[in-house]
Amino acid sequence: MSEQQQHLYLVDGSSYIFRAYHRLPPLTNPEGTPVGAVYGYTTMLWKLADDLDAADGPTHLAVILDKSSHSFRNDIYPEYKANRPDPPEDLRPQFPLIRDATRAFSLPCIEEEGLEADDLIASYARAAQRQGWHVTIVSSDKDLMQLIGEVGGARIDMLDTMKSARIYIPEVEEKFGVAPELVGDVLALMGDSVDNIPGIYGVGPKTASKLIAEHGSLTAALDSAPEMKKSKLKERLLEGRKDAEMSRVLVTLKEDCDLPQPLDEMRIEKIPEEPLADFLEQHGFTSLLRRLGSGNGSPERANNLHPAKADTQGDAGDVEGNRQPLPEMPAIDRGAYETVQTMDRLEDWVRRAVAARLVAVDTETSSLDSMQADLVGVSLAIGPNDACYIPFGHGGTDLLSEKPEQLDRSAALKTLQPMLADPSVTKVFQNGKYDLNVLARYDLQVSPIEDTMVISFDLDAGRGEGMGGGHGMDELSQRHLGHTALTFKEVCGTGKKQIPFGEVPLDRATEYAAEDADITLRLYHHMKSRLAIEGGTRVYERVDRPLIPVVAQMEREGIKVDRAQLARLSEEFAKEIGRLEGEIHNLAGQEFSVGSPKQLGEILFDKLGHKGGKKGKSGQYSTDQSVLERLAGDGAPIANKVLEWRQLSKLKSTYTDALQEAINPDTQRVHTSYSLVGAQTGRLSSTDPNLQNIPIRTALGRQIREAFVPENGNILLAADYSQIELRLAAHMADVDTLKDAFAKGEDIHSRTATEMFGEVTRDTRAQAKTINFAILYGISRWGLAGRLEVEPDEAQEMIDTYFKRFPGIQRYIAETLETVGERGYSETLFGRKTWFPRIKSKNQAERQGSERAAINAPIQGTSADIIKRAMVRMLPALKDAGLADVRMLLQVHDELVFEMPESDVSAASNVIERVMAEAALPAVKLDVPLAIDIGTGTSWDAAH
DNA sequence: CGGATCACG
DNA sequence: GACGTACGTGATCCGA
Repeated sequence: MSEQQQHLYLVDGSSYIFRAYHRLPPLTNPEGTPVGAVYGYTTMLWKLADDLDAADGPTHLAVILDKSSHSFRNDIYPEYKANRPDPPEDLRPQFPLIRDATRAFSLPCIEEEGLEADDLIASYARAAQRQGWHVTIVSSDKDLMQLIGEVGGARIDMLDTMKSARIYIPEVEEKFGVAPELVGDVLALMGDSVDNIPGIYGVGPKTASKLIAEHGSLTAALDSAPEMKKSKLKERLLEGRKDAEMSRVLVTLKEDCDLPQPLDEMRIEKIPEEPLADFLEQHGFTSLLRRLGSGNGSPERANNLHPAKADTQGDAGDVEGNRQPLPEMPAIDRGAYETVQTMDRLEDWVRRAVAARLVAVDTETSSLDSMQADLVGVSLAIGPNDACYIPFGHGGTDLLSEKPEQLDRSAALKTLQPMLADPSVTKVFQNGKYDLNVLARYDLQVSPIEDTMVISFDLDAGRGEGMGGGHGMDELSQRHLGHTALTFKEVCGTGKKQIPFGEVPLDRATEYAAEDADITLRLYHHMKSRLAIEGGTRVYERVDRPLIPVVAQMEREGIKVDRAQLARLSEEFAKEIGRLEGEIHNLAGQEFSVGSPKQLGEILFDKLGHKGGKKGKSGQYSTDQSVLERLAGDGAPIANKVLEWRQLSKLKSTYTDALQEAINPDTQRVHTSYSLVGAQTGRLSSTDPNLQNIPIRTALGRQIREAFVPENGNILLAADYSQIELRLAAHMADVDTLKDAFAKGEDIHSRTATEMFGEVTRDTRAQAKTINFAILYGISRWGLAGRLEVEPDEAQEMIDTYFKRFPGIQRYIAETLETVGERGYSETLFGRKTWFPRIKSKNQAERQGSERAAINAPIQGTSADIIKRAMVRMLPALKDAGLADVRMLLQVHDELVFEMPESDVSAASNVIERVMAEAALPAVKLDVPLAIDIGTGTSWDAAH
């Protein structure tokens, strides 16, 4: 035969990845993170590609994937596949990678809306068979066995790559007891619990095979039932006839689908190596990469195999170091976006989003404050450039502006609602906490969610310098996609000319809003795969991702403040400030602005001639607290007055005035905004207003805390971790003496004093306390000397003593600096990374600063991980205990504040204490107990 | 808009 | 030989 026998391989990609996930161990990587299924899939394609030159190997090859969850079978039987559990959490992110892998092999990847993979496979197989080709279906799905057999010399068979087994007629007969053409009849009788095909109750594979083999067809078997002897089986066949007939339709493969891509385009000769190498490299599949034509791996390439390590080899300050090879996506095309203006179009988008199981969502609003923001539109993205904007709140904010054609808001939201709440549809956001809160104002719950901002933080904390700590969308788009996104300023203007988003014309608004969703989805695909490879999955999935809705809820709860009390304090402080200002001017002999450190410095040191004025690099005298305290000690009455004035000014402007303005007019409560990505160590930060720095250290300041109150009849409860950072230091540095002290519940600073000085006095305990903190922050003899007001030599002796008494500490510091120097990042006990790009800087100050931060980050970060885990578990635990009325309001790094009915206090205390104390478990078993102090009262101050 | 100052853990 | 001294935040004010 002169013409070569064509042989089409059809790979059932979707079913393969499920089996690979369950059968293969997770890919060995430092974190044991899940890229196992993708790896299995990649090796499978590899094996197939290896057979390209074999006698019976593929001449044509395509991968078929399930795209939609909805098919004609659902129209026949709505419950079809309704029992399918959601894919496991750590499998989900691997789905998009399957497409990447397929593209990396330069193979066609076929998926079609409304068609299941099986139907596409059947249609392609038959089409090829009609042309006289051989066909091999790479799958082990029993439904597909119906297709096996030969027509006019053209053979269809199956290949189970996992078992390396060819499946042809004898194998089918062995499994089902019938020829392939009758497999559908057997399946119709036995049903399938996974796909929710009813079959006939009480009829399993054995009975089904026997019946079909005996009677030759389903119809014949059912027809024979009336003549059967009286039995359970007879009854069931008679009763279940309808079910069986419907099942027969469900298991029938649709063999006449339109083929999205012609057979000829599936021809393959040779796999191009370049894209494949890029893919293998990107995902760290090193053994395959090496096999890819040995000698092909250039030195450069070899160095990039471990992205995390490679980054630290070169210039540590290079933020571009984490740049990944760009995934193959079309360039952003704003012209491709749709403005959704009819319900029909909206319904279509929602249906497609549900089918895709993954959709990026972005809300456009009238305000940056999610507690006051009105929704003006929502954008969705389902794929690259496949994005839309749904406006419903545009125009009409002033009399001049006309309302454009747009949907009714409540109708639009009602249509979006089921998709947003659908547990099988993942919603991807950039800073989802904001959108969650906005949508909550319209009673919309959203779950499950992913957040590209948080993913970026878990990958790259410490690497970025820009706004949003380097995790803002514009920056991520630039860095990862090489694309400059439209900015809010470009669309809405800036300063006085700024217009609300609702006044932006729809075509422009669509470009901006849909682009944001498009970018978000692209970023998600880009970064989610890095998460597993670089070991960020653990902290993202177990800590930060579940925390998002929890923190969102805390923000919505807010806390009540006593406006009258704050107003009283403001007035009181104002009087006192005025009085002090007069005295200060008197003492200075002239009027000046007390709030200007520049003027004050000149008064103190030039005019009044006080000594020890030190100018900083700005050429200005320093007048900070320590300087003024020294002057006061030297007998300068003006210094004390300025100190008092400063304290009162601070309290008034930052707290008593500002907090009154922060009261939300709708809820009459103060709602802070927590940043999940604000602190490089993994801590939260709080803004607008900052409720993590409310005064507590002075009596005057504590009056402000008194203004934080519960609703009438309720109680505030404050629970804080006692000495958590020192406990973690004791554990992490493995210091027996300190661990022992914590185990016995001793005062840790007293114990330190005993160890270092032999005795505990007020003085030695205070010194020990200072040293303990100095350790946590990365000590230097000059720093300690300054704090303790001793000579650097003496401070050095104390440090030496400390290291001698607690040798683990010195080892911990050395080891931490060594690994951070090697890898470029530090790690918490829960795997959170913080990057230190300047740790190798030639600038000594810069380098030493990084070193101190690197010593502190694992401790501060682990503490943050622990309280975050407690927060994630807290409300479910309280609910389980029947305490659904307890509300979690605030987090202040090592403290949680709750509000609850007075009657719940005792039971809630127990639950809160337990959840916090056990928050590290089971992931980490600490050598020290975590002690919790709990207080209650009718103000935040009283609860301490 | 950066620096200085000071509130918190 | 100079550097510049405790980690992590955010808000306010001043003054260029």
